[in-house]
Amino acid sequence: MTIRKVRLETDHLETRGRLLETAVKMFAENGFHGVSVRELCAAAGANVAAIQYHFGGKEGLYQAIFETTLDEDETSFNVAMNNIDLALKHTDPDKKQITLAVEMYINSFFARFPLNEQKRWFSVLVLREISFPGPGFEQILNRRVKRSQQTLSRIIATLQKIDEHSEMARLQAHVINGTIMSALLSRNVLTRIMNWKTLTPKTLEQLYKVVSQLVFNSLSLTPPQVTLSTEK
Amino acid sequence: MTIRKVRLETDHLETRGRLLETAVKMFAENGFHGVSVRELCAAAGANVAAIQYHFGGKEGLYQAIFETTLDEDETSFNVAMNNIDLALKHTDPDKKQITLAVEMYINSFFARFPLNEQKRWFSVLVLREISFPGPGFEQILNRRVKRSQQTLSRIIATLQKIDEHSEMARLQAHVINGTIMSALLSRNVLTRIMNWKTLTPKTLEQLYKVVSQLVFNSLSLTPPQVTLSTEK
DNA sequence: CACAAAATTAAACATTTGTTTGAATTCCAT
DNA sequence: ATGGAATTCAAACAAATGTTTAATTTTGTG
Repeated sequence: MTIRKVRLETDHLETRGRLLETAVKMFAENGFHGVSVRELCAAAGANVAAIQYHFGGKEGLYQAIFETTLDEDETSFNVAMNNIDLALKHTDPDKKQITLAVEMYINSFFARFPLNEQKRWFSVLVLREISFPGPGFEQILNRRVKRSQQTLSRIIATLQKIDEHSEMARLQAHVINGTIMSALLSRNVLTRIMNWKTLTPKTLEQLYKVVSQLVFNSLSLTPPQVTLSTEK
Repeated sequence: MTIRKVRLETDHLETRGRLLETAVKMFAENGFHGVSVRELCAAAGANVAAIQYHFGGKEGLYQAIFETTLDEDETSFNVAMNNIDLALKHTDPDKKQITLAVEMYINSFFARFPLNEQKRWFSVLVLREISFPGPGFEQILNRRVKRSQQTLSRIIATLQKIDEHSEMARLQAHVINGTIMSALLSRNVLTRIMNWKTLTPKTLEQLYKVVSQLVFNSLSLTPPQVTLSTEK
């Protein structure tokens, strides 16, 4: 007589999905080399061989994280960037339109990143790859960073009436991107410096305000009434 | 008859020193888990047992990197920070003095970090720890980050006539620190975006100018004539 | 020179690593 | 219900991991 195996409650997600979900968190926390397939599979409630079967190996799983997550997020990312471009498309846009564009740009980072548990871990993983390139770097660069840089360069170029492909425009965009990124990145320093236990929606709102303020100032723009639009 | 072993030219540095030197570079490039003691010892021309003997283990070596390098750099760091404090000590300092303080602050990062080969790798390692804490985090936090934050908070507080311990002052300091750090951190993105092969003194100078410009703007200060003072 | 302490060495240690295997189980269209 | 494909599983694999050992060499001091 064969006994039908009892289903665990985790089984509603197939193994593949559970592996991806667990992997995002673990790789974000400890890096590619800091996670062993055994810990990972144990945490995901999967067999050690599952990674080979579903992803062709540890590195395959790592890459798959980026592929699937970037796929999911692709549309909303493109919409955000396109909207910004649209706000600049007016012939000779005025400061109000540029201000809006900047606001949308900053928002796209703060709104998309730190809320949903899963996406928050992914954002950490992305920043890991950007700062210290690993097997996910090229994907991130080609599918997100380049486009972000392009859009921000365009905003700056429009504002300063210079060529959007000039070194100056791109360099400024890079540094401002760094400002936004690093604010979201160095959580550990932030919480220690501020004596915060964790990042709550409230503290995140504070952080957002300061970042916007500084970015607007650095571009010699008057900051609008800022509010952090949260994802539903 | 015993043959006296031929000295390699690397022998002028003792094993301990060579291990530290090699370890900084390798850990900076690949992270703590990304480097094996065997590769490391091979690269340093040392025996595998040397790490145990001199540092008590892999983690001991990692910690020793921070201890020794921070020790070496301690005085010059303190001098830099004290000078900045001094520039603010005047009763009711004017904008010119504050501008000077900010300039000194930014310079302290750009001048100390990316020039000397060894220090450049160490700076990468520091940023690694700050972004993704490992066995060196507490040392960095206590011996550098806190003091930097304090000094920058003080600059901002003086400028805006607010309390240097207020959340606002500390938060702004954190974000501005992030701006400076991230500029130095995300080399890989920078070089790709700018189509630079590497960071040369020339490109670094450009980066420095843009960072200062943006920081001064973000603090509503008029940028001075900036020049990057290089270490001798 | 002599000799003890310090430093280096090759070899071996027990674990852990990512991956492979082949059998067992589950799933689903017929 | 049945049969073939898809998935999961425990066990084993070779290679790599950090560490330890005990012998050897080098160094500095009397």
